[in-house]
Amino acid sequence: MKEGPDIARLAALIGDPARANMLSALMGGRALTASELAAEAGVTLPTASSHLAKLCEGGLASPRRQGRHKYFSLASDEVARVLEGLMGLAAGHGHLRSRPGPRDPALRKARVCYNHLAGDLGTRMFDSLMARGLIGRGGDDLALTPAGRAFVADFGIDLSALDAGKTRLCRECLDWSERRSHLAGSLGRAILGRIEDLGWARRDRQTRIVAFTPDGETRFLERFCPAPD
Amino acid sequence: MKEGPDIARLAALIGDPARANMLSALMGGRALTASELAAEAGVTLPTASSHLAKLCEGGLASPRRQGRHKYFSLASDEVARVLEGLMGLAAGHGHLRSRPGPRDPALRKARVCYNHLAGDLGTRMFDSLMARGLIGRGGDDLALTPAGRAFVADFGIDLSALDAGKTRLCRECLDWSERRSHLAGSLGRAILGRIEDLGWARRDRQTRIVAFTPDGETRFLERFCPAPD
DNA sequence: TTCATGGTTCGATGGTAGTCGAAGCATGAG
DNA sequence: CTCATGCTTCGACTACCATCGAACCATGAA
Repeated sequence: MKEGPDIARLAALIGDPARANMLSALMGGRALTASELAAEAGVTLPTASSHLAKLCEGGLASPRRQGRHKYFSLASDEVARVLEGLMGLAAGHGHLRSRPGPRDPALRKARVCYNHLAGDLGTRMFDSLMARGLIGRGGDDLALTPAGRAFVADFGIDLSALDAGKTRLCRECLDWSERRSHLAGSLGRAILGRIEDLGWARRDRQTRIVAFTPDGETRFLERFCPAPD
Repeated sequence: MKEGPDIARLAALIGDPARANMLSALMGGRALTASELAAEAGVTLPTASSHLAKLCEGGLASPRRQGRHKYFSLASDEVARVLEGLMGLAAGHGHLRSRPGPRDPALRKARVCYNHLAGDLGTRMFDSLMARGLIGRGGDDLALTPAGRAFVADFGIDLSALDAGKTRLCRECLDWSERRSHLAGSLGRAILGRIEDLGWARRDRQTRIVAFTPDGETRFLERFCPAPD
């Protein structure tokens, strides 16, 4: 009865509609101000402020002052992963908040999951990296193989900077639309960043959609999901 | 603002202390009656009944009548996985419900995660199966290799019966204490069942602890986690 | 049939927490 | 300095929902 961690606190924190909306918005990956989050949640500033304090207190979000603005973002990749899991369950049981509109296919194709690529393209990339032996399951967790390190460096990512960070290099995250894993961790973040820098795609400001240019998508597929034959 | 699935409903469902206690109890894997769950949650029968109706309605639990008893269990492996994820977050943020008591080490060593083995032994088994190439990541998901099929059959598990089922054979589930994957899916279930049948271990009735006999643990390690050298 | 047990439904109660307006602080701009 | 903006705090209101006792229903036993 009272063994294990306290789920109820956490779930209740996520369980309020206003807070859930804020967290969903933060799944977009960019830090948002209190006012923006208030609008996002459909609530006035005072209530939003109260909610945000609770989210930070509860370890789900973290604040950052900048000038006279206060920016909020998700506290960690793990938070994003749990939220993605919840979305999967909710979607599976047919509890979509909005009818699947025109944005839905785009969301399923490629979207940002906190700070890394998710959706069809994200899972395909993960599978291909696995199949080609560029990442693999080491003793304890997901790891970049030597071949993988070369591949990533060749893509223009500075691995030494990533290695220094304290977040894990490779993590897997369960995709709510595909029901399969995609790549998270600092490497996942870096890859998405590089994709944007190269102009292959850009994040939509309002939604979680990652919009690839036709050319960008071709190049992405060539590099990350080549035909296995 | 209103894209994606409705997290709030689900999280609120889990967020009530009484319901969370019930779900935690059901993580033990065995089906429990309404009365038992009421006791588990520290609440009277009428309230428990109301909660259970909501859990079923929300797709988290599923009922089964048997005689004049009504048994409840978790609705799916996915539910268990999400709960495990929540526990990980809660534990990570230091929100343990009870101070880590004497049962805690035992829980971390080996426990049941809905219907399969979790904890230190569970993750070690998973890693070893991976390292030996008995399971591997196919195109889409985790799969049993030919060598793996032979290995599992040799352990005394009837694969044809499992293949017929509609739940996936291999799934991975993130372990809240180890922060790594362990094996879920119908195979994970079958392996734990076989371990009990062989008398290597038995589940504690009250907690989620899986208690191995000294001899059983030795045999388990020999078969599932042999030294890599 | 009658009794007992397990579960549900109902109505009333109470506490908790989300909500907002208004006032209070900061910080930055002019 | 003075004003404006962004956020927080306060107090009061409200609504929801968890909770329980009591009555009710169904199943199984005697």
